[in-house]
Amino acid sequence: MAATIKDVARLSGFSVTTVSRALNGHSDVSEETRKKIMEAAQALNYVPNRVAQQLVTKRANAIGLYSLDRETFQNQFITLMIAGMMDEVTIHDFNLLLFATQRLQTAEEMIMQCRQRGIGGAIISGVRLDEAWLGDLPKVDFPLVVVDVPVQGPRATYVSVDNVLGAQKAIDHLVSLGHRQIGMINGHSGAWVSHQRLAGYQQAVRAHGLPWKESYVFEGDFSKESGRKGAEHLLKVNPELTALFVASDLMAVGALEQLQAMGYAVPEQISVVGFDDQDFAIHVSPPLTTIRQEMYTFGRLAARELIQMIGDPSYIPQHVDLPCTLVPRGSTGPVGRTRGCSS
Amino acid sequence: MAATIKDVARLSGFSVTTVSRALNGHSDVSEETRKKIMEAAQALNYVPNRVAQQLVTKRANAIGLYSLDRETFQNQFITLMIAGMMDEVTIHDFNLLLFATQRLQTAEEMIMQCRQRGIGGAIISGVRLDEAWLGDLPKVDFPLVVVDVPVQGPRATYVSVDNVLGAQKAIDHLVSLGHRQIGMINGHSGAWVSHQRLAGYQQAVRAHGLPWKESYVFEGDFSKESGRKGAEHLLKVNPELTALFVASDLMAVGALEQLQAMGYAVPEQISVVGFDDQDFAIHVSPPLTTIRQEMYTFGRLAARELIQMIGDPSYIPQHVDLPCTLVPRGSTGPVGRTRGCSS
DNA sequence: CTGTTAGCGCTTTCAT
DNA sequence: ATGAAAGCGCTAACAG
Repeated sequence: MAATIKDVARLSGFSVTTVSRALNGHSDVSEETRKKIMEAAQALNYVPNRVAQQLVTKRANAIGLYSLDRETFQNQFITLMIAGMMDEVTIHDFNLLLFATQRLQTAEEMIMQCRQRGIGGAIISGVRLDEAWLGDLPKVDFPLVVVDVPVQGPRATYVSVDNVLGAQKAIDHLVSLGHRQIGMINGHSGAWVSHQRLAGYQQAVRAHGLPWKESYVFEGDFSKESGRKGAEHLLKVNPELTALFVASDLMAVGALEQLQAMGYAVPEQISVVGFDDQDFAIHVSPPLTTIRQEMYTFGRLAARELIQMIGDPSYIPQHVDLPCTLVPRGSTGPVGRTRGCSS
Repeated sequence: MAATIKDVARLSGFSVTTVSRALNGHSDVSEETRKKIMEAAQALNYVPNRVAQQLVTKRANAIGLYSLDRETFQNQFITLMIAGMMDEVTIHDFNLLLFATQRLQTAEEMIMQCRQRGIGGAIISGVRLDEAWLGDLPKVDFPLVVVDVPVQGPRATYVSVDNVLGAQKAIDHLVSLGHRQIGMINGHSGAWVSHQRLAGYQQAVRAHGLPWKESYVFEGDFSKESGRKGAEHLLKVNPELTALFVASDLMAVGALEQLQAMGYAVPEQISVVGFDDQDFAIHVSPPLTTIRQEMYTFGRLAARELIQMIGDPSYIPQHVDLPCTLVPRGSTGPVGRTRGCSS
């Protein structure tokens, strides 16, 4: 069907070897020969067969993306990350493969799957801290970039935003608006980011000398429903709260709805800050103040780091720490206004 | 590094051929031999090298996804579709590759890219009607499934929901609530679905004998901003309108905001129906009544059809027409209520 | 039932 | 500077 290197050799009158070298830009081919070969290749519309190349070179110009968490996958979060990965991968003439594996049994299993398919490295997203094989990741002899879980090894690293700082920015913002009683709805403890965001919240609370109780923190699970529950619980137990820092936009929307259902005006009586800056954050009412993560950049840098590792076995992988920024919108406002007209 | 078929042959004491046959489940291998070979393979932790397999069999256990439209890519729409594709692909032990190509020059170019990488077929999403190479797609000798553009050929087909029916459902719903003056904000004409949704709207309007003018239809571009403009324009020109059918959720949200900014109460004064049922549709206020597309199923069926085509060259590809359903929410209500208190 | 031989399309020593 | 030969890991006739 498609032209092979043999066809090019035949047409140009050179050997397969020389054609290969010419096409791959080796220096030991005369300019004239190269030109002729190029022409022949052009005429035949020749493109090298990557599969054959791969078999002999063992070079794996492909990376895999494992998305272990179906819920997280189904939001814009991952879409932007994929877009970033695609763009970066394209630059390096790599391929991007997607894997659906809901649950990885072992790290070995994944690496096997990759090796078998000529994949040089993988990005893993949605890993929970309680995953049994998590501890194996750093030791593994296969280029790995993990999303949002700190993994460091000779061939493994991770990307994340500075979640501690993000949480602090949220609290700083609220404090600057005069809030002092600030509750938090966190994600589940299986996510590393939950711990980080909590740490940031606590540090900021302490730094500002705010009053604080154990009961100011509610552990949700990133679902909208848990945001709802969190808001209800927190305000029932701590009616003095004037602001809520919520560890994800989806939960924040749940909280927003619950607060409004309870008759609180947002932001007049309660301010809410989310995390992520997802698609819908700007569409809810009031528009959600949130901490924005640059997911596109996230994807690009994750891919870049991985490709770097694949290309250079001696390269020491670097943890990528992205900035995150506060996006002030309508769900936060100065403390202490009077009650607005709800409904 | 990894064990090859030769290692298995050596350990088991059989020839490479026999090992290959045993492992591939051919019938001409004695049970005893197979057992021994299996054991040896197990012991060596052997997994066949797909790249080598591919080179010789020319079997391409992989499909590609081309997402030509970056905007569409960045929403939940495509994420769910990808999730569906991943699941389907996994069942068939295929791989899924993603391509970022923003703009394809020719169909040939794409096919070349695929063939070169051992990809047996592709799903193409985000094709505009004015794409020059669109007409080539049906003729192409490469399995293709196009999303939301009617393409039919011996090796090409498409998946879509019945957009005409979807639009009709939207109008029927509004009519059942008593609306008779119904405007429409459409997407841009580069999208096939725009034409279909318009057709459905017009048919329904005619079927119900509703009053209609040219000026009842506004051509947007699927952006939120165009939804805003559409709402403003339509109601300025046609103040008698009591409902708007909007060809995408994003535009619908824009329309919602604009209407509210103009002092209209939704749904008390104006009802709005969107299309897609995206993530945020349920989060806006009021929650958006919309026409739901089952994108996960969409992805699964697209992949299934494609894999079918790849596996059987004589298979005549079938157009997949998915149902779409009306999801009634808060943005639609009976016509003719008095003006509510807008904030 | 099993092994021998060839070859997929390409790169890479090693000669010349 | 160019070519012959070998081989990547695997499958597929074709014999026996």
